[in-house]
Amino acid sequence: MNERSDYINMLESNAVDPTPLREAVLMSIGEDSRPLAAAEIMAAVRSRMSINKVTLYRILDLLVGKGLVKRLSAGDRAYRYGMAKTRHHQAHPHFVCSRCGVMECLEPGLFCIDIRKFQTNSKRIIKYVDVRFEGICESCIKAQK
Amino acid sequence: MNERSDYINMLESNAVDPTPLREAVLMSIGEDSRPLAAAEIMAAVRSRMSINKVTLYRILDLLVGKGLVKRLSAGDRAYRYGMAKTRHHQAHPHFVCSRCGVMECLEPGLFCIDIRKFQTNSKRIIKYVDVRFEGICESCIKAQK
DNA sequence: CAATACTTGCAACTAAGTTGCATATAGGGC
DNA sequence: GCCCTATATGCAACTTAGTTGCAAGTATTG
Ligand SMILES: [Zn+2]
Ligand SMILES: [Zn+2]
Ligand SMILES: [Zn+2]
Ligand SMILES: [Zn+2]
Repeated sequence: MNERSDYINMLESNAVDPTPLREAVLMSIGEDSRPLAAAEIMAAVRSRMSINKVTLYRILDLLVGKGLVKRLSAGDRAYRYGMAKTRHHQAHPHFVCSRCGVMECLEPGLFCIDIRKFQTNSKRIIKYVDVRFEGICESCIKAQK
Repeated sequence: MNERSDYINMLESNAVDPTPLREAVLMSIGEDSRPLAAAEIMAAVRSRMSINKVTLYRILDLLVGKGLVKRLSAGDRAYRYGMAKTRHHQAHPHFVCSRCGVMECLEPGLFCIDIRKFQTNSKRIIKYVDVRFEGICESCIKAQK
């Protein structure tokens, strides 16, 4: 998908010192089509170099804080991390498999939120909306046959 | 909202032996307008009687399994529990305050999901859709003024 | 009443993430 | 280069939310 230098560039243009571990973490997230759990990112990084789990969590916090990465809720107790700035820059809903826990990105424009209706009769401040489809993923359907 | 006997009835009509603890747990969930975290339910029950946390989690599992209670994801690492069978029986989106973590129920019909569009170009099986609004709740807005 | 099933409690465990503090590494000033 | 400081990483211990195993209490039934 991207070159190593692209990730270094993303880090630098967000005022993040591009250390090898940060680069590896961002690349692991960026090279996967799905948002990944911390444990999956750890495994991906560890296939190439050594990293401590605290360092990983701190890098994830940093990347989320800088807006490079999005922290997503999968409905279970582990967060998923995905690239924040996609080609189209559009928010999109996600799918989570309730059997294997994998999260997948869905096309944007799958749903419409009548945010005006909501805003008029509410004293809350809405920052964003999270739409999550839950069910069985393709590979789990195949596996059970 | 409801009488004690109503909760006993709900338990019995779902083939659940209405022990005092189960009744207290279901009542704590039913008497609050918001879905509650396990710790909040524990506090509510403990204001009237003694309960062990394992027992609470097992009762919650039981009630969720019987379809009396819904386990909801708040985007953080703790589940929320709300009554499954409301007066109108309709699915509805939820709001979660990113400052204090409170979850609130919103009116149904606030959004529309084009589920057909989704189903046609997907080999996944969709069980349900979860819509979560995130932002700042009314009492947190007041508190900061 | 004995045998059995169901319910609850206690301790220990787990998964995912966090905190405190020590060490390592990278730049600057001289 | 050497010293000083800042940033980055690692390790151990801790936390939160929930789970498991097993023992003890309670109810039910023949
Ligand atoms: Zn799956
Ligand atoms: Zn996505
Ligand atoms: Zn709030
Ligand atoms: Zn609700």
